[in-house]
Amino acid sequence: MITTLSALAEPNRLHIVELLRDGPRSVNEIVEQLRLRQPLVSKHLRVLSQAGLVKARPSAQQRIYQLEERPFDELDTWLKSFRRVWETRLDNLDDFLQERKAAQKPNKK
Amino acid sequence: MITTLSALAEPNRLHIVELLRDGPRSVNEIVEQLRLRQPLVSKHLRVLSQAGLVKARPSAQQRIYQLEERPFDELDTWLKSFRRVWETRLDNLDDFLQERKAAQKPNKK
DNA sequence: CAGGAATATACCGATAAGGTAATGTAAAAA
DNA sequence: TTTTTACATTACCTTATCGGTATATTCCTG
Repeated sequence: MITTLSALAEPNRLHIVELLRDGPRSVNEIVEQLRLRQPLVSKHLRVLSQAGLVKARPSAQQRIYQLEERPFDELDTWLKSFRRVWETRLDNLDDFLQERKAAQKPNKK
Repeated sequence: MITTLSALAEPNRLHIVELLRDGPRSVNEIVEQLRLRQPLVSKHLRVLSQAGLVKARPSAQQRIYQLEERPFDELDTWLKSFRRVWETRLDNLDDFLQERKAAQKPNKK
């Protein structure tokens, strides 16, 4: 999860991922569309690759990168684990429904 | 989005968030459960706070932190934008269904 | 095989981020 | 009012990471 998150938590990498959302792209296409230097793109692609977010398919001397579903599914699953938090919450109500052990002394102020 | 992602992309902060998933906690409770030094926890909480992921409610001299729903919803929405990628994908099939302009020369291998 | 195109890797400098210790601050308790 | 509790902030050090330039590698093409 950390691997996935930190791979995405970088502006250029996030842009790459969002670009690949529209379909596979060669390194050069990414370079051109994002206006970045090629070595930088390759570097970011390596991080994304190692995080399992993208996969490269060689085609002649170019490499076509595309997204991998797995990590996105995992992120989605992780996110879902928070659903119950909001559902359980009585929101504004619990502002005074604080049954928390808080000050661990019955002083309610 | 970047703000949310980079706030989460740090082990200790992710742990804090996951701890808060089980309910609001005071700084001290977080310190004890995660076995971290207090200033460090405060620092991370500040990052999470500024990212809008958590909110503190003062209660006497302690501060009870709890999760905020917004950024999680946004992340969820962002994730959903990738659904069509997997759905559209003919997976293994498109391994040869590559109508990509690839080498932009009709040479196929 | 020489040349060029597409991509990857190595190395470097600068900046940012995490961790720690020390100190500041506000509110309760004595 | 002094002390203590709970937390925040600051200063400092260390390490990681990003971006850049130069170079290597791979594969096609003539």
